Amino acid sequence: MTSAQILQKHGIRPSLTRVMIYDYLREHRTHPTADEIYTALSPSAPTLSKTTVYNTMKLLSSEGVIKTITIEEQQARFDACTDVHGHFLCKDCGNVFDFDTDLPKMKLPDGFAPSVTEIYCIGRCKSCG
Amino acid sequence: MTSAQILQKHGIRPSLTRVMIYDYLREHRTHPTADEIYTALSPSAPTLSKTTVYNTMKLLSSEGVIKTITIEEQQARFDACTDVHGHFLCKDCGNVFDFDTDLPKMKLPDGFAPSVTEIYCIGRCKSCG
DNA sequence: AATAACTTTGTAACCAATACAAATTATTCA
DNA sequence: TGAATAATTTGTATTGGTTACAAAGTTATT
Repeated sequence: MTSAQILQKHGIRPSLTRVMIYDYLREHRTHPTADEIYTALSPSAPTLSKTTVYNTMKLLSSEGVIKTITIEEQQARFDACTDVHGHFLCKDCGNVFDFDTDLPKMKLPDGFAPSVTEIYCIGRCKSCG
Repeated sequence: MTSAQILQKHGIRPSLTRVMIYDYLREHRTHPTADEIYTALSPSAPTLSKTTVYNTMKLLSSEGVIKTITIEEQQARFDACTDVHGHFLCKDCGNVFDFDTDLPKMKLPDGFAPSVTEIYCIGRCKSCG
């Protein structure tokens, strides 16, 4: 399915800018920050504003099109894959890796309905020993 | 076990300031921010600096005495309970609730060793419907 | 075309967190 | 004991990710 179609399915008007940003996130599974997305797209879209990237990430995230990863204190990262999976932050190299996992058996009290569930690990990746 | 003993067991010198801050966190299970800790302790410790609160949280967190909760983009929260449990952020009232859970079955690639695992949920709490 | 609604942009501001160096307190050992 | 050293605490200044806001631009509606 195209990015435009996915956006439409979520009730988001697929403007050129939004499609471009969402496309980038779908094609780059490195969990980029808003700034990284902005820097990567700037050359081909010189009038792009960083505020637009932030606005778009916020919109897509609130509509469940993407996931906002808050595993780091300093800045948010984004992920176009919304399937259940975990994120591993290497505290040495700073990279964020995906890993397979199922959801834990959560005993949420009655009346607590999560719309988002995240599983984060922090440690050292293979390369960093 | 006293806060001083716990700090000592982790190789942290239990200064009065550190014990006071850690005591506060152990006694207030509301997942306070650094600013909330500072504001709460200021009246009884007028010379306390916010930098000291940040320094102490960073030290205790890096030594595994407390957990840093990054469920919110805006600011970090802290938890004196390091047992396995989940955190539920209500996007309406902003409160963070504990809930019981086991660890999921994570398929981490060889060589990936997590020192911290966090399970976050975001949604609406019982009071906020 | 005219109007309204939405989207994008740029600047300025916000604020949690950190850097840094001075001041204070605790420890060492001659 | 008491200087010398180490560790801790403090306050100020800065950083940097994010947001507020209003103007400019674009798209849809009539």
